[in-house]
Amino acid sequence: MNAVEIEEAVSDLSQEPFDAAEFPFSFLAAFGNKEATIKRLRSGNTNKSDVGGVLQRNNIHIAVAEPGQTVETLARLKASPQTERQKAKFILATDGAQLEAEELGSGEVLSCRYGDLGNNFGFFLPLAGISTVAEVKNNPIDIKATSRLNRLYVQLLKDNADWGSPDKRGDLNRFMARMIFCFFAEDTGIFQGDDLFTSTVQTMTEADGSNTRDVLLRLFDAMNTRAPDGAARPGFPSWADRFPYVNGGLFADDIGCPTFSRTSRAYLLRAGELDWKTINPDIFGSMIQAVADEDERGELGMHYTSVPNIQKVLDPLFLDDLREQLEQAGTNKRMLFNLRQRLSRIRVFDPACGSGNFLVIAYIRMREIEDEIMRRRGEALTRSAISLTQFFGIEIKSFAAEIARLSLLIAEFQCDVRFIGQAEARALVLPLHATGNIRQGNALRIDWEEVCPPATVSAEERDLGGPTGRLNLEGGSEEREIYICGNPPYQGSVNQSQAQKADMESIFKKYLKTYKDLDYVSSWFVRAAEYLKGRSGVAAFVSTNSICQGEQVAMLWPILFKLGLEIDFAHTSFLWKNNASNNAGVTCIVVGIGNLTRQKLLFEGSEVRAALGITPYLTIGERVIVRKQTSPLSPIAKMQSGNKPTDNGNFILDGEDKRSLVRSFPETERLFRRFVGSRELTQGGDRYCLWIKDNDLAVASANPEIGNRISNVRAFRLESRGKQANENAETPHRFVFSPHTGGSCIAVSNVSSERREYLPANYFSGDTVVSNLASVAYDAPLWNFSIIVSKLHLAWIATICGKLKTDYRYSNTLGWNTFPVPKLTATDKARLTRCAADILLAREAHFPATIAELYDPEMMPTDLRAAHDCNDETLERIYIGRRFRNDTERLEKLFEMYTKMTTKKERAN
DNA sequence: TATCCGACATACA
DNA sequence: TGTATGTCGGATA
Repeated sequence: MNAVEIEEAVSDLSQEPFDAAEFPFSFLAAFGNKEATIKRLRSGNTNKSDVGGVLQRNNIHIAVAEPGQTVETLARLKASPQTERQKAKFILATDGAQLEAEELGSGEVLSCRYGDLGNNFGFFLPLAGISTVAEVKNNPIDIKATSRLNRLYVQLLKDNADWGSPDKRGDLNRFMARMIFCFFAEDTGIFQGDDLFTSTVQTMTEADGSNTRDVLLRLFDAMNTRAPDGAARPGFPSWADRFPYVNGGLFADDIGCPTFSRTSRAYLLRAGELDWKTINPDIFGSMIQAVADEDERGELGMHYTSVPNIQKVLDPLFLDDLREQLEQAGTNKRMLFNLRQRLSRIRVFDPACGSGNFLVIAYIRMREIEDEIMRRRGEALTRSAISLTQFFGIEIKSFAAEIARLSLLIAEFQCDVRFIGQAEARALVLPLHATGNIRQGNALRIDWEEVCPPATVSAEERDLGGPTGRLNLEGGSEEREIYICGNPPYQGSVNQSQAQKADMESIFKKYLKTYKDLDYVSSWFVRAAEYLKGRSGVAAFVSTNSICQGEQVAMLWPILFKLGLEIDFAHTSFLWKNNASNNAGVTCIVVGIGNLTRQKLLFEGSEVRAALGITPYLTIGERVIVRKQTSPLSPIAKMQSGNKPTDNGNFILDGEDKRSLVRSFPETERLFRRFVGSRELTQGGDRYCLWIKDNDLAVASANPEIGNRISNVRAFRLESRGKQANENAETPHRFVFSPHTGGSCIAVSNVSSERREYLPANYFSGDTVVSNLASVAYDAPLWNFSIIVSKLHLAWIATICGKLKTDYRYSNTLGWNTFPVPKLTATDKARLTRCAADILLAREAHFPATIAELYDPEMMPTDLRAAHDCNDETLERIYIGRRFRNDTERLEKLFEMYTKMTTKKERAN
């Protein structure tokens, strides 16, 4: 359950008549406990209460109090030994009128009327495991507003089936934006009189909803009609005439109005009851997208960018430069004036703007800088020089686009209140100003220049530019400063929709033959590069880290470099996080691409490094791009993918199942091989696979269990949408890819934790089948093992290969075949073989410890570490005659060798 | 054929 | 339910 669903459930509970016996269970149900859990509590099996209440282990101790005895009952809960023994996080006592609760960890207490429980649901959110909710807890209004609008929206669609059609949806979305504006306006004094809108609807409409539509249409009309100076507008009844002229585009179009039922009218009024003035246009806007989108409803704000992550984009993009210019200006009035002029001319463009939170944050930060300018000039601000028309966006979803326009207006009003004053803000706000230029459409298909036309600046304007700090406009642009930013959608090639693939084709076909493995997000980088071509500027996006790793680097980055761009700044990988309870599972980076001559900044966690250049692997250094290749660059062993079953689990048995099968059918013994994937290689474990040679097929099929497994594989492969699976459906006893030779091999895990200092690799005899979760070198001399487990090789893999989150991912084509190795003499090989054997021996000495245990960086046995040290020393001496000082030096050498070896090869061709 | 990756997947404590 | 660490097989070349 997400926070909105919990809010709805808790609010409902507190509105129902109080049922003393049922309350504890209904309360737990509201926080998402499963029916089975509650059943067990009810039966007493898991109820640990010692005071006649309900105590759920690790969660909450609830007791219903005698009327008027809530405080006393809470004290009893607190004193109860079971409360502590069962590690309750909360205690709660209520008599149906008053409610007392305490969070035991923090000592925070809640005391409220029972009916007000819905407004305090945030207090209990940790019960649902939602603990990253500091902002939500402090500002529950955003969640409550979302939840109530959600109900209204769904009900309106039920009452007005025709409004659900694609061409009418936009009108419904515009209608919702109007409602939100009215709720906001009546709580902030934009409308004269508290709750003017809600109370007008309340009093003027029938309870059955029949004339709600007529009343609303009348109000819309009024808000779109300018009043003759101070006089009443002719033709409007006085209740409608009390509404001001609002317009600003919001009420201009005739979108009609949906019809209301008793229920939808009630939801409208309930939404109006909230106090909307503290709405956060960034948080709320992102959450509310879920309202109009069934797909998103379950994931509630999963993809909205948190403010810290937005700042990772906006600060280095242009805000830090503005702040620096402010510092340099000190109290110099002329310089401060110039900076304010500059602020009034900057354009911010988010081509994937969603509900507009990047634009909103950019606007607020710019207003803060303007406020500081005014303070230093000793002047009072009467009207901001920054206009919403400086903000541009493209958004594919109509409702989000609508919300983006509205969020900017709300942000403007809130900034006016904060920096000018309450009364002045009210006086300024109506009629609504033009809001941001938000275009609804597919950013990969429409012309960006049309949405955000680059305008030239006058010579005078250019003089005002910031020749300070990192930004140098001198001799550069004749155009306005435009900053492109945002968090476009990510989608790997496997999961792209047909429409997204078509979008990709429209962008990449002219640059590349093979582009289909690129992530969808890379389209935005190319579009931005095309937009910036021939003018100066910077574009920065939050992105999945995969565009700066592995195979995608060689596809995407040459295009961007050719368009004249460099990496202007970047944040290395960080885990995606926002306030949503179910975060998207992705590791992100921020990359700014631009063509300004300013120093480059690389942010790694809390550290920043300035540099002359940043590579597409997000390291500092000279630009080298490593391309995958099918055979090794150096004279080293051939390495391949492991054996791929595509069996839906049918070929694989754990040790116990395999043994019991073989006990019953001894003739099946030879059909099995030990099976090793990433997990077995590192963490050990006992798994076997069916490895059926064609001439054993009769034996295999004759066995009921194995025959059954084979036919399951056939069915699975037939149903699969993968070509390889289909093609191998008629040989269902075989793996779909099987390089296994029956000889011995060296295997490296394809994924491994970044905590380890050495790659997990091992040596296997011919009776073990290595799965496609590892890469294998069959019949390879042991000195290859020495290279694989070296620090030198790991440094290369860590930089060049792809990653799974930030963990190492091994690839033969990208990491092994490209690895530069100097010519090895027979003596070199003998020494390395010796080192490899010593490592294997050192491991053996700790039998049966697994590789994961042995290579835990904190527990690594000294003899094993010594063997590795010796191995690294021996190998590194072959490279440079001594040990490398660090990984930076290792990579420098490797890149130098790689460049030399690949250019030589090119010349030879 | 043969890989590379996943707005991931899932087992733990 | 946050933390730790690697499954599995589709889409692509």
